Amino acid sequence: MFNSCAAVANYASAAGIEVFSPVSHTIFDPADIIEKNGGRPPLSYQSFLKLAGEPSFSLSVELSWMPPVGDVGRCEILQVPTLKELGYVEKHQDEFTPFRGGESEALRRLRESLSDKEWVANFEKPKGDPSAYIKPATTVLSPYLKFGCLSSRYFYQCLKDVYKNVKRHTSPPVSLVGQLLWREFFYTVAFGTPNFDEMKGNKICKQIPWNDDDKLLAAWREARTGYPWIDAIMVQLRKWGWMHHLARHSVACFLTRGDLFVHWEKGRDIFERLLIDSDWAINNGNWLWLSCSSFFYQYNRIYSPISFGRKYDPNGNYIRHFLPILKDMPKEYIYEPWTAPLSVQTKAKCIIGRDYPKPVVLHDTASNECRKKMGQAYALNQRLNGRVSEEDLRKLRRKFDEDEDKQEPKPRRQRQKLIK
DNA sequence: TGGTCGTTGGATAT
DNA sequence: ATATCCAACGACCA
Repeated sequence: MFNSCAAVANYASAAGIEVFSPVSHTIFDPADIIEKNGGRPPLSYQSFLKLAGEPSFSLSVELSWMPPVGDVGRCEILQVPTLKELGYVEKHQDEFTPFRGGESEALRRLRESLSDKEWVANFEKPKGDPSAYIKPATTVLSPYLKFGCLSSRYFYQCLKDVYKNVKRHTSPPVSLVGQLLWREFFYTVAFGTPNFDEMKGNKICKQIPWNDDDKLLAAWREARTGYPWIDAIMVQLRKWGWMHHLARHSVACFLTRGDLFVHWEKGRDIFERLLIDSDWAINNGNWLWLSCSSFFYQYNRIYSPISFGRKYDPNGNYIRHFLPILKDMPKEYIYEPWTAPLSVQTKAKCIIGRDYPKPVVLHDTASNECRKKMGQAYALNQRLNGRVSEEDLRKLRRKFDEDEDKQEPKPRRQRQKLIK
């Protein structure tokens, strides 16, 4: 599983595709770390770091293991399949991903990022700006790592070389090296966890009665939740196949435990399909994380679909770019345009409910409902020691529905409160 | 078993 | 910009 890169590289070079001579796909050996931990993967980054220790690879030795370029062994060389053959229908699109593929581009990007030694030394992931799109706040090397255009070990060694030449630098988990180690962490847990990509039968995953609302899911997928911050991110996903990590957090939280209470597997599938850097272990790991199903459990901490983006981009430039229908909405209203007086909507040539949707849910009430549901689901998991049956989940889901009916005896017209 | 801590919340105070 | 509260989880470790 983790040592097939040489074969891939040779297949690719024979087919005329640029692939950086990869060594191993990971810096550490997941099986080795799991063995050190008594046969179970570590469930926290901290304990992963302790088990992993210092890596002991040598690039020069490993490169010599590579079979000569062009030697594909017994592999048959086939034509590169077309997009159509892969099941992607060609669609009209007015904007495409600005990120080009290939090894040369990967190395150019790597050198460009590493040339700013201060930036590398001071990198702190949580401090990045998710609304930065002209110059993203991160390296955007993940697609190249995913496709094997960039070796994680080479990247790691380059970062260590930069650290050697600066007075001080940040450390894991927030540093750039820390980001590579998060990748290792998720590979390790994913490797050692049966049914890692599912809720059912996954021992490290909280069993939660997510709802099955295809309408809410479709609104999220098609960027019409009525929350411009959320919808702009979903448009960026569709057009670019890439968004900043914190933007991914915003929409993943919104879909699952924050607002819509839709199953994380549904969101995972859409990310898997649309991200240019989608990676099985990392994508599933982060959906488990954001939905508070594993690794992270503080379900009270919910991203606001209104104030989180505004904190970084008060003028709403990011929204204006990816949702041009809102480009003339005054900044006072751009994060919650349904609160704009009709005169303002008219002037901005964007009537809410006609040109741009009304919010699919009210964040204040929806997020409080989600908190309550998560509390009850957690209590169930604790009471049954994680052995929650499908019947148990059905029962709790019914209770959720009854609670909703009690609170809202007859569906009355939603009233959006006016702020400011 | 009890204490500490956790890459990335929000609102409000200073 | 930083501090405190909110309400509160589980992984890990002594």
